[in-house]
Amino acid sequence: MSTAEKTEILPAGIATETRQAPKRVRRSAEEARRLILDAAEERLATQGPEGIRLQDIARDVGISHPAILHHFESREGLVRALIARTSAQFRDKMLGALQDRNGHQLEPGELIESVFEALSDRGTARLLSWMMLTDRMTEASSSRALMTEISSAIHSRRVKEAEKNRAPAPDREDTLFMAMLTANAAFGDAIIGRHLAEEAGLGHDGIIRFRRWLAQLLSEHADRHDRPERG
Amino acid sequence: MSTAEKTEILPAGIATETRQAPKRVRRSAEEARRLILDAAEERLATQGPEGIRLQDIARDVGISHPAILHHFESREGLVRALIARTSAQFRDKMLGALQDRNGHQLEPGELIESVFEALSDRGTARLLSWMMLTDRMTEASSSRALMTEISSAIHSRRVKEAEKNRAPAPDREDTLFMAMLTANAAFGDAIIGRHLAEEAGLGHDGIIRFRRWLAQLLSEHADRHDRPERG
DNA sequence: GGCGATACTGACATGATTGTCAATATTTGA
DNA sequence: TCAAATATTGACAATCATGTCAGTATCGCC
Repeated sequence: MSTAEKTEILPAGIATETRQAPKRVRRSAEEARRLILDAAEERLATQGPEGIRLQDIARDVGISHPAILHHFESREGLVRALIARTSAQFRDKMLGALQDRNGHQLEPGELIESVFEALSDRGTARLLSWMMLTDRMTEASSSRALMTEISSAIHSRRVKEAEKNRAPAPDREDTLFMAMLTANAAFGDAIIGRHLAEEAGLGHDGIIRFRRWLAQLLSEHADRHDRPERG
Repeated sequence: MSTAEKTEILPAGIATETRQAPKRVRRSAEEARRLILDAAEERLATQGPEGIRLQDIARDVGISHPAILHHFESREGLVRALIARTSAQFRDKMLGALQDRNGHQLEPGELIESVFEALSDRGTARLLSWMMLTDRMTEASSSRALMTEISSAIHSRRVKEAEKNRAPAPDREDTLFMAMLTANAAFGDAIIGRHLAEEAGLGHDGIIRFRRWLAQLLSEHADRHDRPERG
């Protein structure tokens, strides 16, 4: 498998004695870093934390492992960079979901969907879990106050909705709890959700139904407070 | 600390010829296994997956690392045994929660509380997460169908309640989703809950309030279906 | 074309960790 | 009291992963 690459490279220099074999690829530092992080992320997603080995990742990218050290100083540096990148991506996705393109806001259902989506997508949840398991979360300040931020945004919508319906202003903590529940559930879903669903005989569409069900549960909960029976 | 023992052992054979030093402790195989698993669990809980190193665990227990190999064959064997034990404990706790002592059933709120409790307790959630992250879950068949089992138990209660109130029988999937939501949320809570709560400025009692809030959300949801408004 | 900067490599050093083995101590039972 | 079984150990072997280094190839720039 991996030797196949070598046997492809070698014949290039054989033909005569024209050894233009050392066709070494040289990328920009930025692109090299990107490729390495991609490979590391993939390994992490498919094989778990133990899958992040310099030699393996180097092989995936098609470089030697010291090249990785060159770009990231150490394995720990690579891990930190991976965490930083993934956290930032996640943060962007979440904040982007609050104000979707055209600036118009997403429906609650879509919002919940995008939280689940962002976490189940690729190895995001796996990476974040691993961060927690190895106590690396403190470093990743990029996600700091993300929860508060989102919760506030949702809350202001609820307040507006309640005003419109002449309902008493919703409790701030109630909104926070809704957000926490969504986050916790999406997180748990990303890690054990598929397993639980499988065990319960639920297929892929069952999982989708579950998300919709949750979205509705929360929507109704909010409506009950912010749109008390009228008309 | 640990070197102190060595300095006591070494001179023993030298001093004169009274070498009663080799006071080797010999446990029953069962107890030795238990102690080793305890230490491994502790390491996993505090330091994450990478904390499970034979040498360290051996030091914790006060034995040499080959003793661990003797009892578990290999490191992988130790990991498997740890997973098996923790899964079994978890399963017992869950099934026990359904039918508490005296055989009388727990309230929904207590039930949810015990799910969260079982997962946040010690390193259970950490271990289960790690199982998922490293794809070791398939082996642990001890938790197979646990979800289905619990969901069924809850569902039969709901059916009874609905009959009593002449309400239409609840949807089986609705109950399953309630159980899944609880499981996912408890799982997520165990891993990122504390972090999220902290970030949002919530203290320990805030976390407790969150659990109560969730219990109520689900209770009300069930009631709305199984106890439709009646005099 | 030449030159400096730097992405990249192969070979090696280092350290850590799992696993093996022969020997030893302790328990159990006859 | 002796012997078999086995829990335990120290020393060693083997593997493997990270990290170092000196040198090489390639790019951008003058």
